Amino acid sequence: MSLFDYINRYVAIDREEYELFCSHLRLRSYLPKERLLDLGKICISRFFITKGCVRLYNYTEEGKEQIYHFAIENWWISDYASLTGRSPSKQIIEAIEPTEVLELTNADFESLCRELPKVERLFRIIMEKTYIALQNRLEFLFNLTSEKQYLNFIKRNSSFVQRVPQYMIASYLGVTPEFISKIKSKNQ
Amino acid sequence: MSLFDYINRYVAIDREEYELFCSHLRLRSYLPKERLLDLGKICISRFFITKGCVRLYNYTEEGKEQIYHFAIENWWISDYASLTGRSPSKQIIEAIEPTEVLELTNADFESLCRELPKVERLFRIIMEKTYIALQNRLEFLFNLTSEKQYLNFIKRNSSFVQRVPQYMIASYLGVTPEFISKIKSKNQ
DNA sequence: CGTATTTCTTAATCTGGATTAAGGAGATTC
DNA sequence: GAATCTCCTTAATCCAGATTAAGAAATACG
Repeated sequence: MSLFDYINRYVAIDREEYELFCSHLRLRSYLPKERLLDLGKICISRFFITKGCVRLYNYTEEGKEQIYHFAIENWWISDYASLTGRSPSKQIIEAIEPTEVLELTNADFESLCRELPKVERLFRIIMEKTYIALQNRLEFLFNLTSEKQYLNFIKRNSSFVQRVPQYMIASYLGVTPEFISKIKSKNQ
Repeated sequence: MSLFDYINRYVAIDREEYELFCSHLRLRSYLPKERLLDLGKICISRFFITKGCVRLYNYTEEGKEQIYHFAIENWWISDYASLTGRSPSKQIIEAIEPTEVLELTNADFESLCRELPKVERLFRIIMEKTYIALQNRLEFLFNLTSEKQYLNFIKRNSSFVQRVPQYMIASYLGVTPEFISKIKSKNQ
């Protein structure tokens, strides 16, 4: 699916408006472990993944990585706290695979909203979708045991699970890699 | 703070635009335990709390209440999954105190967006704020022990904590009331 | 009032998942 | 093809917080 199709799922835009939209985007490429956003930097952009996979994470007090989100093709990712508060990011956004993104800086976002008001609507809808995904995550956290969360996660994301190391899935689910091993051997 | 002031924190509106905004709202009152949204009903509104306090919760498989959100004065609350998906709600929104809200139905929201395009911007910003609050919640869940989460919660919400029973705080934090008692006696 | 309902506390016991420690196995690199 | 990473597994032990079971306090209410 192209970005054009993606946008049209939420608001109707024609080719001309799409050209305008794209004129504010900048294509960027990252190798695995390269960072779209570094710890302590102010996040000034929203990133749309066109190819590859990234993770958003930080380090706990004990120095362990804690992954909050993955993003793959056709997802937006940003540190919204840093972006909207113009504050130093407490998170890192980092490529897992060779990744291509379309970067929309906040300055471009604001002028785009002025030139094409339906962009405001587009991002209102995207934020709602993003919020709902996070709310669902919270429901799993509170309602399911870690084992059920894991089994559910691999069932619903079987193709994605192939793409990232198991210890990252463990971090995302808030469990240890050892515990994932335990579950796997238990379920034959 | 009035709704007029609340809106002006995010987008500049004049008195005339505010009148238009308000013409789409409907004032509603609820007694404690009355429901703004019932389980299985399709959520068609966003609610702005002007007075009182509500909770959004569901029942776990074991039949226990799991609270996901509280909302007090000057917060919006809705079941966004049900609202945007026009699907039966898996949640309940219920008054804890005698509560007054301004109800904005989805139909009114849509016409309001057409009449006053900056409403789209307003809700885009509100959704970002709402998302950031939830992301912060997730960070606490993954980074802090239950004890630290509780101590942090009562420190940052000391006035709110007076307003709701302790077992609801326990549910919101995902712990048992017994465990809260334990923490309280431990911290003299 | 007194009775009932709701909320909170204490304490013993139990358990899901962490921690620790060791080793194995597949890639990469030289 | 040996050395070095990176990732995964197994198993013993441990612990934060749940569960269970009683009561004790508040609060509401006829």
